[in-house]
Amino acid sequence: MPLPQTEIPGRWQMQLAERGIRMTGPRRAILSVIETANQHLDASQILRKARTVDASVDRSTVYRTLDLLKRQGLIDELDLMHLNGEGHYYERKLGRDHIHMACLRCGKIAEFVSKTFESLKKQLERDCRFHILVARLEVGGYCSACRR
Amino acid sequence: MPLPQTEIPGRWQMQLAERGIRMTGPRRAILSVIETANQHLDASQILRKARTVDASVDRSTVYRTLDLLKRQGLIDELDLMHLNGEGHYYERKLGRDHIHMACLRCGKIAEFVSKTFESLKKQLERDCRFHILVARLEVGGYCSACRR
DNA sequence: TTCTTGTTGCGACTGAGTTGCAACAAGTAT
DNA sequence: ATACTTGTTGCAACTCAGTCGCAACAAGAA
Repeated sequence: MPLPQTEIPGRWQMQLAERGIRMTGPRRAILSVIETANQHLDASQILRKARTVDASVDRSTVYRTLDLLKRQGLIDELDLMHLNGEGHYYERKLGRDHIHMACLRCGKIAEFVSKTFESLKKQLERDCRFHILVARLEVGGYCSACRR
Repeated sequence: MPLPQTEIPGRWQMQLAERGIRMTGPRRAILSVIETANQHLDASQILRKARTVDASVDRSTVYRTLDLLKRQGLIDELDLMHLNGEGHYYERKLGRDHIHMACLRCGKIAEFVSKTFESLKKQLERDCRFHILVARLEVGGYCSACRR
């Protein structure tokens, strides 16, 4: 499922500059990979793609940059139900959260935006007096093509 | 937050025997640890506690047994927002799912059962024609004591 | 241009989880 | 009781994701 392209490419560079965060070659490479990705990427995929832009980028720089983007609230970290190993996946954070559904048979990932999910988060903030910064709803099961 | 004690201790042994799964010393030790836990445990905590019952239990047996219990639908695997490292936590699966809220400041984990969550899952199954086997909603933020 | 300070690549490391294998034992048949 | 079959175990070695200390480096400000 392709990610909607609602952000202007290069936008992150401005946002980070405004917050006094330095822009470097490796960061530019990594940002462009994530900004233009049309699927969920894991750290090693991001590394490989970033190296096609700047061949010297190191694995640890990818992890450090992912941490930075997480802290700045620009990306979300996903497990996708650990369909392939223990690693994490990353995607640009858009305005509204969405649910990830992972088919345990064919491995397809589908996304779903729901007003009920937004209500649930509001209810939770109110009833539990809890200030939500990240919310991650992942579902595993069988998609329409694989269910019996 | 203590887990509600709605299951009869030893129940799992019967359920597993009915399904033709062998009961062994190490398994008994590991099952009893998880059945009687009053908090979320990770694999190494389960190992340590299981060894107080059967000192010969090996790390790999813990992982193999956790896989078994996951496949049998008896436990749920949690990330708890990776507050402490990359490992996973485990808890007995009860009838209804619940939401886990992790405070990013004090590390406290709270649980929340919500009818809205159940509706959301039903909506998702209907609208996406997706058969849900596991649903995991984890939230990170600030709890009532830590929020500003 | 200089200076300060944050960032990088490198390599070594940690910690979680996995695997191949020979020895073993649960449950069943005899 | 006994032997048998087959799933399970402990062990040790391994993989994989992510982290860390450090010296060299470079972004942005003065």
